[in-house]
Amino acid sequence: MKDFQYRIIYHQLLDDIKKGTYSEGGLLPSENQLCALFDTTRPTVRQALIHLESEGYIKRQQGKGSIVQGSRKSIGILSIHGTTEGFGKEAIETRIICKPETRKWPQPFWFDLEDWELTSGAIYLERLRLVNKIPVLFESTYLTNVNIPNFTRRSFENKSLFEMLRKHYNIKVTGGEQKIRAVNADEKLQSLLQMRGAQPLLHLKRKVQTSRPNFNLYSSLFCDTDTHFLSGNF
Amino acid sequence: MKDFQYRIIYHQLLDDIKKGTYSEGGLLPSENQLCALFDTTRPTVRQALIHLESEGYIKRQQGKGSIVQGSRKSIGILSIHGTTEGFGKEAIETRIICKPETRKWPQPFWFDLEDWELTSGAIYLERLRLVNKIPVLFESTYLTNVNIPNFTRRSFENKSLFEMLRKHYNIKVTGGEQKIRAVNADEKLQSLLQMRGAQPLLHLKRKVQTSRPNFNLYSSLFCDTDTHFLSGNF
DNA sequence: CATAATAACTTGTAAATACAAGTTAAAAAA
DNA sequence: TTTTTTAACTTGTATTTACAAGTTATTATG
Repeated sequence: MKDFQYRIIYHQLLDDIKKGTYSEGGLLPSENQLCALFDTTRPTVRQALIHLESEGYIKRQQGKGSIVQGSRKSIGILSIHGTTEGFGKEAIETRIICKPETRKWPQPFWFDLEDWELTSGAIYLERLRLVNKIPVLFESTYLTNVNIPNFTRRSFENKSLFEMLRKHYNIKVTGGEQKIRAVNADEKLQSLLQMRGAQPLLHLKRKVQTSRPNFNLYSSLFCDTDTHFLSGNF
Repeated sequence: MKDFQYRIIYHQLLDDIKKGTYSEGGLLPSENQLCALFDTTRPTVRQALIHLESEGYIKRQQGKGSIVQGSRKSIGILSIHGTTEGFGKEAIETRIICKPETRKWPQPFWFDLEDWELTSGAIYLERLRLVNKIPVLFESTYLTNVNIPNFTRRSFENKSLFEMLRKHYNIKVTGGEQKIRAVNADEKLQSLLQMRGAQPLLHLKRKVQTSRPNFNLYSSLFCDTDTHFLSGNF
């Protein structure tokens, strides 16, 4: 995988923001300064900045500059990143409820499936996300079962699924769509999320497309928004 | 307001998609063809296409083209558009529950307010959105009370608030953020949304920034996701 | 001192060009 | 006929340049 220049700049700036090199509310170096720093031109720098803005890390203002927005305290699940990326410096933990196993696609499925997806079958797994030891999010995921060797044997406790796919299989997330509803928790969810009583839950159905053709990823997420909430920028 | 070239191309293509000129699942003209059509260059055309993709109207694929995604059937509230824009050709109706009136900002407020916002005061209004005669969404909105003459006297029954601001005051939406939770409906909401029993509701708190400095817009939305759902692309 | 004009920044939009990389269909070879 | 190669598309990334427009601090002016 060749990493493009604007991706390098994006990641460098993102790291610096997360490390606190650029203070919250402060300004990033101007586009021209960044051009000098990274030895490139404005369109390339801007591509990285637009990316950062679309994910809420900075806010660009004409005539002023790029204002650092500080990392979110909420679950930034509306962006392209994996769930883990949405959290700031809070202690986040991932617990595998159901290890990856081959399964047939449930019928009917939340999204329309292509023929090759149905014939390939699926890999299924369940994970529980905890923030500061408190369970917040339950995620069940279906992956198309095509040519991902050793996947079911890999352990990714405390690891991002997306990061693992990128690192070991060079599969990048290119986009997706999601449907959001409010639902009541059933008994299994109440138990998993350690809920006191029947609070409502957020239910997200996501379809995630990847850089590998014919390899999609489907997730059903239940989120307890009692202490946390979902956030997004637009 | 000068309309930029990429905005013109964006709107033209969007209109064509909504009108059905380009069929769902089909391809848009290639970038080079669009360059010829609009007498411009690829970067400009691409800016319009990137915009369309980020809002889910098309899906670009390297080597293939821009695939028309067809208008969403759900409430595309996660995008930058107003609520009304998310619906397709369904019959959507807006009912004013509380006419625009000057108010003080409630304390504490959902988002951090600037000093000038607090001193200016707010304009408050309540609207109910119905899809096919069924109430789906209740929205209460606070606007900063600065220099928008005759606003409280305007009626915008069946009109988008965003569109009205753009048309009469040349105020465009530039971005925003939102927080999403699942909540239980209180009695007022149950009555307004004609709910049978205590179904959970989606609760969105939005901050919308505009092209006019010092003029923000805050909305609290409750959505019955029993028959509809929120959708977003990323 | 207070105010207004200006200059020096910043980001926003646009053009023209080039090459890389993915997709598809036609052409060539088996 | 079937398979492979090739050519002609498509979008993705990158460079360079230019000017427009918003912001801010300095400078000149009253």
